[in-house]
Amino acid sequence: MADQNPDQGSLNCFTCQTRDRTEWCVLDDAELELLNKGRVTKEYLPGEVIFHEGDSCRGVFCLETGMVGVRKTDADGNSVLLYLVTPGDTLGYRAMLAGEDYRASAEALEPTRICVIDVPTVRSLLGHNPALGLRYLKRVSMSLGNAEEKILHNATLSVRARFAHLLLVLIDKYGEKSTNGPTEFELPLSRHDLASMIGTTPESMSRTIKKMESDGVARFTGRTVHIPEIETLVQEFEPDHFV
Amino acid sequence: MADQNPDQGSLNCFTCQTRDRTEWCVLDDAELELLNKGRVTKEYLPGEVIFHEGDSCRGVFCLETGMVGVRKTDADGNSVLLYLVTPGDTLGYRAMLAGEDYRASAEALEPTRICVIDVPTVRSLLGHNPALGLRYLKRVSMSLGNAEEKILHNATLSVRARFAHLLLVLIDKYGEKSTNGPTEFELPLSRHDLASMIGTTPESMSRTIKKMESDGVARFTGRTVHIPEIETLVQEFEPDHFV
DNA sequence: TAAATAAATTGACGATGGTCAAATCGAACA
DNA sequence: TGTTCGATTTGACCATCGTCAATTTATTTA
Repeated sequence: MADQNPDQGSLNCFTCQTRDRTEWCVLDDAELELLNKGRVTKEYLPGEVIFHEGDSCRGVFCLETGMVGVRKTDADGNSVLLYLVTPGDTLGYRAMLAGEDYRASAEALEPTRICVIDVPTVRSLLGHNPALGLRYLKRVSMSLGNAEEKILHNATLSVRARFAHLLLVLIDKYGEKSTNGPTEFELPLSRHDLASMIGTTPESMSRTIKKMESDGVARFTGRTVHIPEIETLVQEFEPDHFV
Repeated sequence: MADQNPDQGSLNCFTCQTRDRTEWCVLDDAELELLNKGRVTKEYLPGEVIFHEGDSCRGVFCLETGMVGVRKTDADGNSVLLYLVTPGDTLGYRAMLAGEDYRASAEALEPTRICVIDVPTVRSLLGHNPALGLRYLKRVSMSLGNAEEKILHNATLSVRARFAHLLLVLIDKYGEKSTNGPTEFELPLSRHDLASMIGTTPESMSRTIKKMESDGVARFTGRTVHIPEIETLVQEFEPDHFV
C-alpha cells in the first residue's frame, strides 16, 4: 500500500513546489511550521483508494504529483466521477469542513504523491488564521456553483452536449492554451471514466464519439483528441449562440 | 415592487425571531449592532424576483417569512429549481462568499419578508469573527455534499425514484415528524416546480404521480399528498434495501 | 355566475440513451 | 510471438422520458 515519505520530492512544506497554488499560501512561517508537523507524505499506485465513502475524515490531502479521481457510488454500483484532482489541488476538505464523514471516495488514477494533514492541525490553523477560512470559503463556494451548473446541464443537455462541454473544460484545465484553431489534446481518462464524468455509460460514450467523428467535430485516436476548430465544440452546447 | 421595512414583524436583528436559526447566532452584541446597521428589510410578492442570474452580488439575504425558490436557467429556457428557502435560511451567500456574480436567480414563491445585509457589512463581520466564517464553511460544505448527491441521483435514478426521494426530503424538512405510518403532507410547490426540482417535465411528473397512485404508494389531491406507509417511499429509491 | 386565463392532465409519438451480449482491439506478459 | 485479460466498440433491442397538441380542471377576473 502507501509508502511513507520516500527520499524523492519536496521534504517539507517550506520547500514544497505546489504550496503557492494551495490554500496554504496565506500561512506565515509559524503556521507553516505547524502545518509541516501535522503532515505525512504518502504514495499511491493507480487504482489504490485514498479514502472511501463513509470513512470518517482523516484530514486534508495535498496533491504533489499524479492524479486522483473523486467518485460517488450508489447501492447498485452506479457511479459518477465528480472531480479530477491534480497537483496543487487539495482533496477531502469538503468532509473536513462540513464536519461529516466522506460522502465520496478518492482513488489514484496515476502514481500519486500526497501529503496528509491531520484534522487537529487543520482545525488549529483554521481557528488561528481567518484568511485561511475565507480562502476555503471561496473554494467551496465556487465548487458549489460548479456543482449546481452540472445539475442543470445533466438535466437539460444531451450526452453529446455534455461531452462537448467536458472536452472544453478538460482542454481549458489541462491542455495547451489556444482559444481557437486546431487543437490536439491527450485525454487523461479512460472511456469509462469519461462516461462517468458526464453521467452516462461507456457504450453511449463510444457512440457519441463515433458520431462526433463522422460529423467532423473531432478525431479520436486512443486517448488523443484532435479538434479542427474549438469553436464548434462551443456550438455543441450553446446551440443558439448565433454568429 | 419591494416595500421597505413596514411596521409589522421584527424591527431589528436583536428581536429577530429567526436569528438563532441563522449563521448570525455566533455574533456578539457589538457585531449584532453592525449587522443591524447594514440591514434593510424588503417584501416580495409571489413571482417577484429577488436577484437574477448574472447580477452582481448585493449582499446576504435573511428570510424572515415566506418562501423563496432558487432557480438556474439555461439559454434555451430550461431550468431547474435548486433550493427552497424558508424562514431561518439565508440566501445569496454562495455568490458573496465565492466573490462571484449570482449564478442562479431567486424568486419569491409566497409573500416573503427578507432582510438584506450589504456586502461591506458581511465582509467586515467575516473578517472580525472567525466563528462566522467557520459556520458558513460548514453550511456551504454540506450544501456541496448535497449537490454532489443530486448529481449522482440524477445520473442513476429514474424520475420516479427521484420524486420519491424529493417527497421524503420535503416531508422531513417541512412536514410533521413521523418516521412511519400514514402521513399527510401539503406540497409547497406546483407540479411544474416539483418537476423542475428533479430535472424533469410537468408531463412526466403527472404520469409519475398517476402511476404511484395506481400502485397505492401515495394519493394526491391537489397539493395534498397522502402516504399510507412512508417506508414504501424509501424502497422506491433504495431498491435493494433488503427487509 | 360566466368568461378568461392558467395549471394540470392525457394521448400519441419518437428520440435518446440504457442494457445485454458478442466481437474487436490493445496492452502486458510469459 | 502467441496468449490472456481488460478496455473498447458494435449490434440489437426497447424502456424511459421528452415533445407537441389537445383536453380537462382550477383559478382568477369581470
